[in-house]
Amino acid sequence: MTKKLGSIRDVAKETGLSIATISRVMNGATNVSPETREKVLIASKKLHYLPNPAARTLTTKKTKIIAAIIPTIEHSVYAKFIAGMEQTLAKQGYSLVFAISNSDEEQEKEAAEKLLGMGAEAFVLSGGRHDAELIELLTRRGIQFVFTSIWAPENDVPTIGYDNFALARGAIQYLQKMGHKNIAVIHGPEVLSDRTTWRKRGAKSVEGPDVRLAFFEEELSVGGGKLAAYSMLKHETKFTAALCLSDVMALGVYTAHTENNLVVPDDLSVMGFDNLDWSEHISPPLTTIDLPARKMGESAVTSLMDYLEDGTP
Amino acid sequence: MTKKLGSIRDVAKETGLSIATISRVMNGATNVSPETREKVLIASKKLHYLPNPAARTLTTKKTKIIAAIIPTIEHSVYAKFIAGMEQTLAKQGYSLVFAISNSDEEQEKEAAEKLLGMGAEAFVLSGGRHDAELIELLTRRGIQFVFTSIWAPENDVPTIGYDNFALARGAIQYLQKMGHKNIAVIHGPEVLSDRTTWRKRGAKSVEGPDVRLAFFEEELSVGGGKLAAYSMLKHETKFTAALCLSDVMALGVYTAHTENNLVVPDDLSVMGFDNLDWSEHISPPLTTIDLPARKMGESAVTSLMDYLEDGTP
DNA sequence: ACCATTTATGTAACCGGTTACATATGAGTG
DNA sequence: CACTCATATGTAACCGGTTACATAAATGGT
Repeated sequence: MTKKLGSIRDVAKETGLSIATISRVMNGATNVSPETREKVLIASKKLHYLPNPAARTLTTKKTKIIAAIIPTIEHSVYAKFIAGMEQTLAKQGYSLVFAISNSDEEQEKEAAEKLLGMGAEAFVLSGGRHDAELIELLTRRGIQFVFTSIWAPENDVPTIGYDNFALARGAIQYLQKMGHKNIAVIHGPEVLSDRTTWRKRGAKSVEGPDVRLAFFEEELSVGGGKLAAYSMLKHETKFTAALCLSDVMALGVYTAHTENNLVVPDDLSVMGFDNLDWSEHISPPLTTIDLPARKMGESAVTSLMDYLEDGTP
Repeated sequence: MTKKLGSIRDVAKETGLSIATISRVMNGATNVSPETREKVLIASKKLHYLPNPAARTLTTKKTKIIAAIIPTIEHSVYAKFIAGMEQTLAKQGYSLVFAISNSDEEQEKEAAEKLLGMGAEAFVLSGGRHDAELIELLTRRGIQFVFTSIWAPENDVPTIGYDNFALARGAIQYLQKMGHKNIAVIHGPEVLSDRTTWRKRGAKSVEGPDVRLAFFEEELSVGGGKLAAYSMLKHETKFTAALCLSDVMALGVYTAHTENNLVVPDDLSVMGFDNLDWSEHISPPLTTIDLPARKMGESAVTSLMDYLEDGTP
């Protein structure tokens, strides 16, 4: 139980060297003779010595811990985001701690304080709004942070995010290039400043003589997608492609088509958005806009690590 | 930049008290007069003082950090698992750090060393097999750990997990209670000792004069589920219920039925397994076995915290 | 052979808290 | 009023590393 683990002084005693030398070996310093290094290494192994991280941190002021606060983890986009961060950090010997805020500013602040109290050196703040006090706290303590927004690019602070507008625009352009002229856009309800709004705008931005769009709004669910598909089929225009602003609705469109003995993609090309994990399981696999969540995670933490290493803005 | 943040001595100076008193206040110790406490609190606020976690850890040897190593995060079951852990820990002021092992024992060990080097006080090890050296290391350092297995209950070490056998058994019993006698079980390929095997066994265990089962194996995908459903429809027996050992395949069964103008659940009751996040979006919503992943996360960390607090086994 | 320089190692201060022990102050009691 | 005891605060040692600086030994150039 209370077996005290070996300290640097134990190794020093064991080898007859000074603690400074042990420390040098443990940190791969240059000025150590090979024999000494070897001796230290052997003794460390024998005593099962591992440097105490707290002590080390106390003097170096480096914890190699980066914190992330996310609204939820139970959405594949966030899971990918987290995975991207973790794996990037791991490569550089950093660790990720995180907390879930449930999109609540208060919870986010509390979580941040907790993580700060753990020694987090930098923060990734995800989600729309953030407590002003929180960012003031971080700023004052000289703690670097980045915002990342999975959904909205229009924030007033520099944010790592992807551009829903651009992605939707790209999707329509892609369909256009494939020869489609009449495209249905199927989407869920717009909430203020929501990703849906931006995606719609992105799609609209391509509209023109060559590309005609029609928007079908229904509930954001498979059932909604199905309803929208039926509206689309009844529409005077014959659409050759449908862009679903959410994979969930795309699934409904598939269902509606099977019900009518129509074949995807022969009768209609369907394109999704979000790349949820089941998208590739359905047949034919859904062509879907892959949200660069993993990439976002990577770049968020990369910029933080760069800063921590050499102070780049 | 190099603005040194205030230390306990600064607060001491500011208030004219000793560092011991400051420390007492910061830890909510009893023996402090209300006025003094107040004074300290005010000064702390003014200087934006926050105790240095590393220093604190150095003497108390408590980091309140619990580590988890999981094979992947990009599966809703693991995401729930993580969420369960994090939220339970947060309530007690603990933090969660985690790493992703990609089911690789080597990576798991490396990750564990890294997390250990961060001061993790206890570990949650998830997944099937674990490096022997790793568990020896943890044992020697007196670090508590639990295994959790999302899939297999038959490990040789005490494991927090759910019982696929029991869950499948329960599902069949449930269908039986609903009056179904001929039940199709649709599943993916069995890999050695896989969850599928256990679930099949669990289902079989209920088989008897009252309940007749037939098993349909196809690829683990929506397409596979569809194929299985077609086999089932061609089968001499008329099934009134289908238990899909995976939600993904359940989706295929839905599709097959719509294609044949059959209605779920009138013509066939469909039951899923895993409760993937889209299950509730399809219509009618899929009745599905909710894997207690969140609960597992909770109990895993609860037992660890209990141990850390008072040394319970 | 002598001094300058590099290389290897040791000494000791410091990081910022916690806490056992010592001390001072005031209240309670007979 | 003297004495005990609880309460509030201070002193200083310690936790386990890192690192600036000091020292000793080895190398080398002329």
